[in-house]
Amino acid sequence: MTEFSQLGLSPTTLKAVADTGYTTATPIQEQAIPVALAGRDVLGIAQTGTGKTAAFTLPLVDRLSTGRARARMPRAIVLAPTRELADQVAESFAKYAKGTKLTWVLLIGGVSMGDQVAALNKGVDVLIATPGRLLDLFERGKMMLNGVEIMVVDEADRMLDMGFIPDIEKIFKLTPPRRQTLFFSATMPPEITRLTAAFLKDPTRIEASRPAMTADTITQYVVRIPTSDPKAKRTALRALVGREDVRNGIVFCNRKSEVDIVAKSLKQHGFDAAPIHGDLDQSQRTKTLADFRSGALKILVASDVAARGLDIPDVSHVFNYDVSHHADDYVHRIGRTGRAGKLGQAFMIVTPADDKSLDKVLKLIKMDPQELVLDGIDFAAIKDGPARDDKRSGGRERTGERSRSRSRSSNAPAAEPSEVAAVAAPQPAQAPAQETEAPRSRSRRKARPEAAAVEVAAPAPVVVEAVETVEAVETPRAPRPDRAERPDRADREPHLLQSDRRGDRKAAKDDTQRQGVRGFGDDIPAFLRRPVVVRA
DNA sequence: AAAAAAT
Repeated sequence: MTEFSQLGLSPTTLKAVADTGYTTATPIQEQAIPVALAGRDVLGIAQTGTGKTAAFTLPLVDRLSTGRARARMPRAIVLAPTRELADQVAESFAKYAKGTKLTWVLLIGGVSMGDQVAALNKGVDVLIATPGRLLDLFERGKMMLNGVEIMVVDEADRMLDMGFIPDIEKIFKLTPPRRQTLFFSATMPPEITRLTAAFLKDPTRIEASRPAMTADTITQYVVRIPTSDPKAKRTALRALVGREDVRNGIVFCNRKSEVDIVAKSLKQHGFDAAPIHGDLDQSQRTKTLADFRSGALKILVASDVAARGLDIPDVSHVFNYDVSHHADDYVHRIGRTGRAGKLGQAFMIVTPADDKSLDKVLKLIKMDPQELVLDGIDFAAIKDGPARDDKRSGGRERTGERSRSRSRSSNAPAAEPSEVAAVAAPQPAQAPAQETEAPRSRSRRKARPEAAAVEVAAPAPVVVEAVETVEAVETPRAPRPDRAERPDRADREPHLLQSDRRGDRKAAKDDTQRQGVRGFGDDIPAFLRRPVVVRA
């Protein structure tokens, strides 16, 4: 266990760290901070959630705190793949640059350029940006990049997926060769290796092994349904959400269009749900996320824009409306719950069409999630029924399911304990999940006797066949700091662009609540707490 | 099969 005080950070920076309540550095922080402070390049192979953001923010703050920015001459750049992730980095700066005179600006698309340009004109130390807006502003002559001393690239492999590599390369070339580079990627595909070979100088490679399985704080379930009919899937989803004691949950869909449809459907059925994906207005994205963080919104229906990196502590449920096509995404999605030492539940709706994707997921997580059977839904009837959408129809789907789920919908006082906990009797290794031969009929058969018992106990619309079998991995968890120890938002440097994007009091309060949970040890899934290998 | 990002 390494304390932050051993890493060579200045007293001012250490004070800011102490104010967050954390004392122990994560493996990636422990390795990267001294190297970065020495001015050397870092190649960090690490996932989100390893404490990576602080691993580059702290040395960045420390190294920059002595100088002063000049107009249109930023001294550092942090590049992130999505607007929301860039915003999170900005929040991290707000915490750690507290005792300094450093300024930063968030340069992302979807918001007006006015404030961004004003900040650049005034002179700002750090640009926290998505590549598109940064280049746009550069091409408009709003800043020079030849004064850049440090460049950070976060989630490089995701940038590759998103086609940003040419932009990143362009930005590298606009900065002076003598700059220091801190480069982070979860994986090292050839294209990324090429980039690091071209732009990093004798980097210290720091590696935290990538997740092969999911955290012990997440209980996973598979919910098989016999059809991939969207209406049937929505019915299954509502039954699931309705029967769970959902404090707050994220529903992931594979497509943006599906996100909209599912959010609308949930709303029409009385659930407190809102969509988030990349086609929505940035103001709406920001507001929805803020509402979800503050607890004002219970159910976030999301594309994979929200799968990675987003740090929302204390999400009680993740529902995979679709199975991710990429197994990695599944791990990231369910990683939104079971954070900060809390328990989380993750459900995945699986249709016969999802077999291939499911196989990939199961192979990656190296376990068979418990199978949960939704009873009392006549899927055949839904499929063969009137071809209307579920809105406003008086169809069977609705009468069959809605009335029963209503009492436990997210709008109902969610006082009852989770059904799963109540019903799940330990049912050791013979769980049939991995057999592909007709697992459904077998599950149902086994579920029936319990069904009777459950429905007597509570009027649940579904029957559960569930076992607690998640692999336990030992995780030391730092305690969440007391409310009193968390820094007050008012103490921080004013965030240059926050006023524009979320100036209301509620959002500010929400930000304060987020303090102290981001970026450090209490939030690290067990599977990420593996030894770190350093090669000079 | 998709999503993400400058407009």
